[in-house]
Amino acid sequence: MNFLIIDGNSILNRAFYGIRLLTNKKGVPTNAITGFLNTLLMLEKDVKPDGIAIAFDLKAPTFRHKMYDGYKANRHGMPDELAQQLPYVKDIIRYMGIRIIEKEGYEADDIIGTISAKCAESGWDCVISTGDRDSFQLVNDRVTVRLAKTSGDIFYTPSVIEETYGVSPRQMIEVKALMGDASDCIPGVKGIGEKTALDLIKKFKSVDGVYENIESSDISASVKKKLSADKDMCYLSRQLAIIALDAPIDCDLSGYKEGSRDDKALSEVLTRLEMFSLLKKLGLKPADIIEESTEEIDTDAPQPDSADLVFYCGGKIYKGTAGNVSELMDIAGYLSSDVPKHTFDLKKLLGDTGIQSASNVTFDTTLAAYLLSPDMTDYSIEKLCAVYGVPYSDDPTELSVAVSALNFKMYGKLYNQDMLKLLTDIEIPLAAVLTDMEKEGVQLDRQGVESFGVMLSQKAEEVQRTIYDLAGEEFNIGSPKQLGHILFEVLGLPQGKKNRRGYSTNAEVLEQIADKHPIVPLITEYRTLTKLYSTYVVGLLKVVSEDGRVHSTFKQTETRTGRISSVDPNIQNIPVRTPLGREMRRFFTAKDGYMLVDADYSQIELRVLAHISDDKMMKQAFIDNVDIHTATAAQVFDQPVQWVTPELRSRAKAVNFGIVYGIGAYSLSKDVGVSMSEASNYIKQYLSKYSGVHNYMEKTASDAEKNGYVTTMYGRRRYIKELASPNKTVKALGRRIAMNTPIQGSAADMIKIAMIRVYNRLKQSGIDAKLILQVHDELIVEAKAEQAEQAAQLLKEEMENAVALSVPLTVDVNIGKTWYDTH
DNA sequence: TAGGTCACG
DNA sequence: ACGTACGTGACCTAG
Repeated sequence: MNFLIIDGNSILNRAFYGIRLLTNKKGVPTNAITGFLNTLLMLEKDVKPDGIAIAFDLKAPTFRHKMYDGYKANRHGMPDELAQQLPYVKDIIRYMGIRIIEKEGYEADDIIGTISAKCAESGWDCVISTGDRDSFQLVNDRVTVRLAKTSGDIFYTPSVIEETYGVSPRQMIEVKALMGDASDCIPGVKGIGEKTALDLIKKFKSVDGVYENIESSDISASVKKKLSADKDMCYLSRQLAIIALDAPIDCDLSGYKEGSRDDKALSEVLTRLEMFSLLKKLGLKPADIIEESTEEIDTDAPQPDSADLVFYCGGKIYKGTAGNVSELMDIAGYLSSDVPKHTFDLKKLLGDTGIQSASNVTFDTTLAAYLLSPDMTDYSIEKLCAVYGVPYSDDPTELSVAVSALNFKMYGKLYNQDMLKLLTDIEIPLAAVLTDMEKEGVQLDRQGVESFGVMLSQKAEEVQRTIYDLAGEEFNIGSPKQLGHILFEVLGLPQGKKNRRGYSTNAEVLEQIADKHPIVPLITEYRTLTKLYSTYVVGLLKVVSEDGRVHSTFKQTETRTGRISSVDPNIQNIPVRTPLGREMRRFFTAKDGYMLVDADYSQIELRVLAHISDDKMMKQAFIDNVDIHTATAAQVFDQPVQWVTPELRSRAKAVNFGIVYGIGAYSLSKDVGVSMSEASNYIKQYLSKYSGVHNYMEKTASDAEKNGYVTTMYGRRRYIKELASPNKTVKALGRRIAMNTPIQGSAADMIKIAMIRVYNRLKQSGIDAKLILQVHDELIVEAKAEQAEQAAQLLKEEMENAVALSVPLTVDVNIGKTWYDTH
């Protein structure tokens, strides 16, 4: 027979500290729960016990406290985030039919000791699962400690302990008496650590043995002194270290057989916690949860128009009304029909089916959810049901009711937050545009990339050889750890202060020491070459399709600000800033007979800032169509425009960027390479000259603190929980987010509007041209060569007139055979 | 899987 | 005294 006993507190602690702290929508952290239960399930599967129990500590003082006042003085130090999770874990354990053993006056270890002793006595094998080594003293021929490790559990049998420590399991008590245990507040002998303690016990077998031989020449004078000084403490520690084998608990082993599971309660609590993967693992479905939200239901909020629901269920597409659905067969015909539709994940629907556009889509649950909470990582139907308190089911008919309920709730919220137009006029139409762009992709000159790659890798290899020569040894240059060792220890270069767990070796640090040793610029060059090679050459070749094109995925519900993002590959970070990197763009080409037309907004974010802040001076600069960085330089450095040098302009440019990000003097000084006091002078000057911007920033940040959110020009909303943080660094971050998001987000809204306009006009104009890429403030169209000029005109016109600000919008357009040629 | 690094707007 | 500009994604190493 086989018994499994788990040290509940220990495993829970490990899970808590070992897994990143995440909270679900309701703010309940779940990392420890998840980790604990995964461990539990793994153990059950692995051990297949005939009896199982989980031991927990209680808060009450134990018999050890009577022996020693200092005992576990800090034992209530469990962090809130962990304490919150404890009751859930215990409930779930009980629902699983597993018994919990707790006993006032005893610790989990004593319970474990008692059970293990009973096992040995009754001829059962006993496995102790724990994360710490306290219970090694319990190990014997029947009892094994299974020490939980991330890399896999380690099994401690008597022979393993003997091999590892050179002492027997029972002697671990003696060792602990000498070395003490900080986490258990066992004092031990001051100044004696694990190594000395083990040596002493190996020689003298026990604490008694040590003190009997205290005059032995095997003990050094200093150790002798320490031992004599703390003799009483040592004997007290020995008593504290002994785990009880006779705690008054239920010792009838057959009574710990795993009981029957309460599936209903289990699925309810896990659904509430939004722990769906665990639910699945247990073979359960999410439960119906009645929303506990205290939020008032706004009866004035209008309801969505009536429409067909279109959604996925079990990989199939269904359509119909709430409670009455059928599988959708003629998808293309249906989507292009005039029937009003409410979709769930329109972009996926269009992408999967390869259908160009859907007519009369008046609502989309996924996009609505994104607008309501742009910070969610997962907009799956299960997740949304849990968040909005709607019962989930994987039966299509029942699911249609759920989706309909979600839509009603979200529609009301969007109405109240004034975001319905954003949904219907921007996000829904944009979904089709993005799908089409993905389908189109961009042609990649595979051979060009390959030979560029060969060149890069040859150069990298050369540079690598020189680096090895200079270093006097071979090492992995790509390892910041090994590189730090070489630079700062072997070569003795001055390490910048920036070292947190080792040395920082980033570009900034290397720049500072670039002239100290010839190896440094070579490291930088090596990094550049390998970055280009692995991320862009290898990375792009990996994703190029049969048709010779790369089809990036544009994610519409990813960013907090409303921008779109690009993955597989990320087409929005193709190099451009350095000459060598920029070469990559030569391989993004128009297909035969076509040209690329590239249009980018000039200074869109600063124009947005001028508009929303209504700053006179800044607006005038844009209306006069002067160079904004020069104008800023003139203001900040109090110079006539014609006296502004390139150096001053470049500093002013950095200031302009900083303003958009929610400036700090430190970062600005680093960016432009001036002292911090000088940088803060720039900021002061800037804000006094552009007083409208100053007022706007103040007001935006304080409104954000008051409301908890900011909005863009088109009403897109972002809640900023950092603003509520008691940590002032975090709160300062919140203020910067508050200042930046309306700017970045409004610009994102604008280009989305422009994309829709460009897309539609290209379609109706009959020009042979397709929108293929978007890079935040830049749109790229592939157009038939003869019509490229026309397409360029159209792009410029639609982008400049997409929205009307109080300053003009200007767009630069270029035509080229490759992306490189359009700049 | 996290952290460091670096590519873009 | 302390940390330090907004928003992303990909790759590599280390534990």
